[in-house]
Amino acid sequence: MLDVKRLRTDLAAVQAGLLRKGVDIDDLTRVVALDEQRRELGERLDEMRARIKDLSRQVGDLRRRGEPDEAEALMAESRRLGEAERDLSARADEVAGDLRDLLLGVPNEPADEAPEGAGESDNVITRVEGADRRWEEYQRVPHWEIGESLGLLDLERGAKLSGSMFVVYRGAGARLVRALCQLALDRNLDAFEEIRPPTLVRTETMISTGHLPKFADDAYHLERDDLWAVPTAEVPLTSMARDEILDEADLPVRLMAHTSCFRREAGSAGRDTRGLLRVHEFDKVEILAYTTPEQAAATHLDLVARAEACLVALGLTYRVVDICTGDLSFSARRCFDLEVYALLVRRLPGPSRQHSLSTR
RNA sequence: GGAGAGAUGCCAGAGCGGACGAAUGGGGCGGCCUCGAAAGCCGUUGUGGGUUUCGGCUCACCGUGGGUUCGAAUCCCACUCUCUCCGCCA
Repeated sequence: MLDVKRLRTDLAAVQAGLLRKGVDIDDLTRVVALDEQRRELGERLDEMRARIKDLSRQVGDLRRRGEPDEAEALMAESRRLGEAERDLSARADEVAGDLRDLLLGVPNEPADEAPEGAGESDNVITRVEGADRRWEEYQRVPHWEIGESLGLLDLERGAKLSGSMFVVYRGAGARLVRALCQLALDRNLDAFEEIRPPTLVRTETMISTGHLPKFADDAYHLERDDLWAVPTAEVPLTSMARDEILDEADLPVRLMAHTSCFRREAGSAGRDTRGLLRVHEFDKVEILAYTTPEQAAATHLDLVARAEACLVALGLTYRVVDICTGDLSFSARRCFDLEVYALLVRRLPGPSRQHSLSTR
């Protein structure tokens, strides 16, 4: 959630930023108006409360001095003020609530460095890396076929246990998943504290990363306990510091975690759903850092470099895509997708696509 | 799931309706003493919001949310979390 203060002091800049993201900015003026209203109400409330406090103090004094009549008069006045305070306070709460609701719907501003663009087609392919770029030559068989034939993947059983878009890995496949996660963690042990967080979290925790209220349909929710299954370890890792004030000297704080990630993938039924391309539950290692605004860009690039190094270590061919402003997700300022090649359409030399590992 | 105890500042711990934003001790920071240190002594030490003629003024915060009251850390209700005991436990 954006700091309202920025809207107060730098409205034009925020507007310009959101415009670059292609976001409707009508709401912003309403946000500013609400903020102003909230502060104005707050001031009046503060004054009223100060007066009530003062009166109460005087009542105490008068009582002690044995002047109950005078005290009674002040009490009456204070009572009147108290009623007014209650009304005003209710209005202030209402305004503050509206303000928060609106603010939660305002996306993060894109970074200055993010390339301009309206949508996916404007993303910038920064570079293509990898030992062997003739990936199409030998990737003629899609992974779900290799996986099944080698006994690494059991999609049928996955569907039996949990439904479509759930996977059972078996034998060497299961080991591979484990090894991959371990590799990713071990490579970053030099700078990142390893965390094993819960994967079921409170609503507040989901809100802290901007996943709620906006993406409620995409997350699994356990009604009975009011808990959410995390769509990424980013959620618990970010909330580790929620409501805490970190000492700037400790920054950047670097954390990483391997978790299962759960996504309902609502609205994407039928798209890229073969094999492992889009599944409801998968393993992911997240690396994350809390930084000062000044450290952010450089630290982000370090995260990208680390993710890339992992792909290089695996001997994979990939390309780096600098996501343009129009395609940047809700909470993102800047985003590099690291896309690893995978054959999507069986036995068609034509428009194969890439699948991405992303870094925000 | 049942019964009980508790939650106060960086930590420990008092306060149980009126000068409490909070005693006291420890810790931290500054100073005195000292060749230096320890000990001792003196001082200082929360966060956030609003406003400001930048000296301040003011509000909120004692687990969270409500309520009672002229006035709440203190009383009432609900919830959360921690601890102890019992039960259950794939």
